[in-house]
Amino acid sequence: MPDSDTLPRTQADGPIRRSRRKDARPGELLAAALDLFVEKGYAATRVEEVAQRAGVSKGTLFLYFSSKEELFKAVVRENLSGRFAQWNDEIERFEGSTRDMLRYCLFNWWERIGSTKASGIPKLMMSEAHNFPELAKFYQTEVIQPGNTLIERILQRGVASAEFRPMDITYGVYLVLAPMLFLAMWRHSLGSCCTNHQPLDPQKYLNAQLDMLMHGFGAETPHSLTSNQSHPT
Amino acid sequence: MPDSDTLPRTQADGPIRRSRRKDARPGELLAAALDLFVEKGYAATRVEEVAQRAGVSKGTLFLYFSSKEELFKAVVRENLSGRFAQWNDEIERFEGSTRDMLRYCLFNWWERIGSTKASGIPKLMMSEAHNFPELAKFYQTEVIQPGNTLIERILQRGVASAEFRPMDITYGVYLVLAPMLFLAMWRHSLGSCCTNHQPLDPQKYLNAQLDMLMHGFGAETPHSLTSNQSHPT
DNA sequence: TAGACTAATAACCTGTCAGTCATTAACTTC
DNA sequence: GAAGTTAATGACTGACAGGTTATTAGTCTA
Repeated sequence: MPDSDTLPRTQADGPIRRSRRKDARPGELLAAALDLFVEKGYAATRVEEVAQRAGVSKGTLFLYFSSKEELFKAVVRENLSGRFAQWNDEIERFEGSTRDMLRYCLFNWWERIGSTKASGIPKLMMSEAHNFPELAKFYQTEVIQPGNTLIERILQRGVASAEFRPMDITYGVYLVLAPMLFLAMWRHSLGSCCTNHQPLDPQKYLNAQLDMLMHGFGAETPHSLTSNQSHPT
Repeated sequence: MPDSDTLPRTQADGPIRRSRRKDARPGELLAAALDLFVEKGYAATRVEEVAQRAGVSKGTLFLYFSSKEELFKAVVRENLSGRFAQWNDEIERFEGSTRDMLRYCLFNWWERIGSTKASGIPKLMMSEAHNFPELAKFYQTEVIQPGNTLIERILQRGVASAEFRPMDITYGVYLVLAPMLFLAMWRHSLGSCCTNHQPLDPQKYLNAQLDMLMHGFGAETPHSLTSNQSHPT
């Protein structure tokens, strides 16, 4: 890769200088696209705005991505589906109680996804799946299924080691998933625009939810729903 | 009020018969709008389509609602905010344990909102709040705040009667809210389009979540996360 | 420095949609 | 049944957005 990250043009240098940086473009376009898709949703994002933010013209964007849809898929691959290999690995190698594994998983998700722009993608998909069935199908197979499998594996491990009482794994997955997705959604929608209520501390929220899960799954733990200490990630 | 609910026109009777039914229109338009907003979201719904489904022309719609935004607000008032008076009343009058109250509340929500088209509105607001701050503010004060207050009251009752252990009520509310909103969102998005996974039985889901809450809040109950019996509403 | 190659552009095309308004026609009243 | 009232219409406007293409201009080689 050549050192093509020179100045991204748009300087005040009289005549419009257009630069040729073939291999820096895709990354810059993906970054701009992630920003805007997360900020405004898929349908409401204009490709021209993405191009502008990446410092190129609309035509250039279509030089690298054949359509808005392909651009979006690339964003999903870069930020979500491409990472499952590593996550599965980490779970595989994890040593310790399943209780700790679940805690680790939740707070890790928060650090790497939940608290970042990437958490806007699940929100966006939940929002617009119905209007873009093609994207929904893509997301289903590239993100949802691997994600579910990962959670299933954790729960099964817990049941196998008798840390968790027997359960219907299918609905167990939802018990874990719902609080996470809710947090992601909330941060990117109502939680962020009308701030007349206190802003929902993610650490406290996750601790409360985790405490709930530990109780519900049957792992005995001194309950701490009352306490306000935030959990050290 | 004249008996204006005659035939809703668009019959195969040669010349276009246009009927004058001033006081039936608003209701029909609101019903059509609910359908379409829920189905496609706010931004993606075209007012002309709403008018068409209600059997009138676009111009007529603007005769009754000054803008798309006002139309939407009217839909929210009719289907959500207008009902809190009754709900608060029911909670007020409720006799029995808070545990039962919470169960009653969840399953009742499912029957009257969750399982109906109305559950598409929260989904829609979560999705588009960011792009329509005016609507977000409206929804916040008309729906979210009353809803939160209602849940708070239940939890406070439980803590007061020592059925529930002491807790941070603010985050307790989210513990109840998250599973409900997740279910609503799921039904109207990914759960409904790509059905390559089994379709999530709402009864089972709610039972699992409720069981979880009972454990977490400290109300002792024989756990039933394993069982598959559906709860009699 | 001349010519070739191609990254980048901007004008253009096509389609869409919220909101308006002059016209039409259904009902009411006298 | 004629005149007046108003509910209803649909053609029109202006703005916008996804995608295309002829043209422009950086960069590399000889």
